[in-house]
Amino acid sequence: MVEVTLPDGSKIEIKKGKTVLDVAENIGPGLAKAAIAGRLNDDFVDLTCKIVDNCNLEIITLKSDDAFHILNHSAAHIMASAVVKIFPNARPTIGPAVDEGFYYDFAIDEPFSQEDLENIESQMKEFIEADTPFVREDISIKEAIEYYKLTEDNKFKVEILEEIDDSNSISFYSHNNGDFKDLCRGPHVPSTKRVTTVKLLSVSSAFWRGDAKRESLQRIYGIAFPTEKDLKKHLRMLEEAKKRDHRILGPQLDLFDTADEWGPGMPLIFPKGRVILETMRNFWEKEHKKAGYEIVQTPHIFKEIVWQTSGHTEYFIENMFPVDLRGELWYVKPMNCPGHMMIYNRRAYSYKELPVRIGEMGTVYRYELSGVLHGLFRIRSFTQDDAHIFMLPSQLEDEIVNVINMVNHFYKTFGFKEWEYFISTKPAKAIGTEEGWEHATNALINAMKRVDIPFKIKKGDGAFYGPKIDVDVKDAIGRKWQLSTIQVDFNLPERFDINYLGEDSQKHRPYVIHRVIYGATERFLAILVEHYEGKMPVWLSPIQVVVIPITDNHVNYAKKVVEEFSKAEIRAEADTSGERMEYKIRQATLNKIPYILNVGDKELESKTIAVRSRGNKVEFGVNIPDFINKILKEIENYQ
RNA sequence: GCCUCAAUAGCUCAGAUGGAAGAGCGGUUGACUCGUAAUCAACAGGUCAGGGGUUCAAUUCCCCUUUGGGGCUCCA
Repeated sequence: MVEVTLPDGSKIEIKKGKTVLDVAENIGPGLAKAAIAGRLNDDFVDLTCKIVDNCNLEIITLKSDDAFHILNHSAAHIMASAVVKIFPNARPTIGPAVDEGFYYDFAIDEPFSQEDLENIESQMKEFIEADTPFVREDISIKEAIEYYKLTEDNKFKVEILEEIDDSNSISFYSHNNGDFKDLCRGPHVPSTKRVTTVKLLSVSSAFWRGDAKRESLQRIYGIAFPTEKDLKKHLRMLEEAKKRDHRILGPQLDLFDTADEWGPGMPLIFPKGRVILETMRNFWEKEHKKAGYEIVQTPHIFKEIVWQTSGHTEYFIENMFPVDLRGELWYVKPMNCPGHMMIYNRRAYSYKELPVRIGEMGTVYRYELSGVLHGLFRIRSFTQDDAHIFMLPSQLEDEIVNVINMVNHFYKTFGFKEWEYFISTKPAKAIGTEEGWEHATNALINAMKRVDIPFKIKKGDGAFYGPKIDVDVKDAIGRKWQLSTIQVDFNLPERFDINYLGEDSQKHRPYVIHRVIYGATERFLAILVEHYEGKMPVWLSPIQVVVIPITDNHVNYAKKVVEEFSKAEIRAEADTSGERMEYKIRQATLNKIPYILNVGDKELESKTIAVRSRGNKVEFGVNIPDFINKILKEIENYQ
């Protein structure tokens, strides 16, 4: 007999050699029916997996968080079987489950068309309906290689197999009663019908092993869900994302437009977009001055020598814009750090003066590969809300705590509800001492603990020059954006010979962190547009109030009303064009202006306004000073 | 950069087996002066991305360039 510990801590005894499914049945027939896999200690296993030792076991049903991954992996296999059936010359390569579903890469001469996708999808549905079991089979690597060489003529699988050296045997999974089998670690759902619903989403190409020098493959993306309802929800989310696309909304709301013939990756920000950026900037400066930062400004280009000192010519040159100044080489800045280092170095600092915090909204230029450019999300000219903090090693933890508090304050103010912290530790290739890394990494961890915020560790994911904290922010429809990063830097202080004078009147090296909160302000703006679907809160709205006269007789009164609002520094405009009133209301609504005010005879007489707020609620006879105060209060509260 | 799909009016798009370029919205002008999400009419707008080729004839077919969309190892 062996002892099985369940997630709730309870233990049951079963006969050695019984399967995961047996345990589920033991607990209850309902659970056995719902089960699709198990987690044995830390590993995911099939229901047919035999239990031979005392262990922890969790039964995974379609409702479990981990089910999505397993389900999608099985769906990838079913897709591969459908593709091979329809295109016998297609060679499956790899097909993992990913966060957004699954994909499978095929080597095939002709690319898949939209019509092919539909055919593949209906073939998959047939296979799912047939409800054949997934069967696991362990064979030796040698045998597997023979199989792929002789039976399937698939050099890709052979290549994968030849790289596996940690075990002698390997597992295959087959379904369709053995018609299709594929090299796979598993686990899989017990039978095809458990993959309730699938949808193929797109087809694209990808390189074998992501290497541009290797074969080009055709990749099909799809997604599987436990229920029809979940799929519908997901498709709605995709629709929703499309509606919020800042590349559409930006030009539509006259905020900005992305690159075209004037230079890919070089966005033009229009007056209204600029108002939002300015509001972001004002908030930023106010908060940073409060937090003891000194605001600076550094040039857009420096001579080559600066970038040699910083190491950029060595490590970053591919991404930099060179400037040939009649034979002398300059570079446009891809980062603000060197300028800030030089500003620190303008004089000697005493240990008593640290920390020194230097901040700048600095516009940088990076030559990104043309293929990665994407709206305002990935551009070649963008503004970082950059800051560098120079401090004693003992101050690191406090400073990190300060930055984290500021990050939280910012995201809350801009209307986000959830964000997550990640700490990245020392990578394989790194500079700096072991003690330095340990001290800095611990400071990051302790800081997170002090603010009492949960965080995850990304092992070995730090930059070569120091550990870091990243923050992922979730938007209104659940998409995640990496915004803030807080990085310790052991590199630049060395390169720029950054010092402070210690109590012993000797020179010492300070710790330096760089950090951004918005990240790139243009990207943050685009995220705000998608987050709010263009409906900016009042304090961020480029136009906060539009006044619409009922007839031409009310134009003067409309102008006077606008004046009242302008005096209170509320962004107001009157629409005095010759259009009909209804038309103007429609335009203002489509422009997502928070408050639309109508003025006619009634209002003129009583010195009031009719207020239409978002959601088409109209209130008549509103007193103007009262309404101004209401808006001012909203702006003050960042609403 | 590489793979793939695409490029027609300011915007969204239609179009013809290769034979005189279309709609809606937007713009301008005129009329309407209106009470809460589109008043009516007229007019202007295009080297069909650019270059080359095939053809009696190319926006349409082929090649190149430019630009844009999607994608480019979250491990069998």
